[in-house]
Amino acid sequence: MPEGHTIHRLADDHNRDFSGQQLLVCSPQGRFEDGSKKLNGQTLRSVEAIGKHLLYRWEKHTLHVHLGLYGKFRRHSMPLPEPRGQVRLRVIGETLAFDLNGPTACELLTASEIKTLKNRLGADPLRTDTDPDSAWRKISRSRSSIGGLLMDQSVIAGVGNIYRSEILYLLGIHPSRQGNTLSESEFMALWELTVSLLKIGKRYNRIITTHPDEIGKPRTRMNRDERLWIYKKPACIRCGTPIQSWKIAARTVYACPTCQPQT
DNA sequence: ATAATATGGTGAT
DNA sequence: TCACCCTATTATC
Repeated sequence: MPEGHTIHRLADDHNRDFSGQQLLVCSPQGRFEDGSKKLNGQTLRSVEAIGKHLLYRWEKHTLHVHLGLYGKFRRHSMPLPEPRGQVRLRVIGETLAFDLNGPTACELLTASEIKTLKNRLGADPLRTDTDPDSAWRKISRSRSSIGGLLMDQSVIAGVGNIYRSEILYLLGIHPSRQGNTLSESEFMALWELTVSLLKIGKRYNRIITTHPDEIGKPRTRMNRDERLWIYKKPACIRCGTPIQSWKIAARTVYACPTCQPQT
């Protein structure tokens, strides 16, 4: 279950383990039968992450994968296990393989479809070719809530429901504040924090927003509860105020009414 | 055994 | 704003 950090980590891992190799591709579940036949035996050139989307560049085709809420990759070494559950896609390399279960999207895209996809995605905090100013322009002109804007992939691509609540809590910004009430310095702080938190998430392959001094230690024993400030918490860690939760953009958002004043 | 839940997104209304 | 899609895991009975 992925936000942008997971996707970028997967792109790096799959690049390292599979790019440059001629790969066997199949669809044990059968729902990607046609596509997998076109990819089978082809060489994977590279893997690219944009927001929560993965693009696998093969010799003649580009595979688009979006995990959605349920999609999962499983990594295997030889000998390969039997497919577990509904395996949409199995890719087999020289020494490693992966299975893909339950993705929202697993499809071959044309060049123009790729362009359309990229055009509808906003600034990606984990890419170097990104333009935070485009996000600032959209946010500063919007009367939508910042909690909604952070989930809008055409504004910032890669932030999901956990990071949304964590970022706004750390900045002391109430999720219901309208985008156009943010100052430019508030936005800059938001962007910088988002970049740094997603980088940490990518490096450790998990969302960590607390204990920044513990993060550098390789074998930190933080459990999930200790890695987050506010997501699904009953009370504010800093002030003890009961955490409020409600829906914005069809997802539950969490905020401390004391640390994140409405105005 | 069955229900509820989940870090996401689309398309209709 | 809502219904719906996709699947696995966890919670509840």
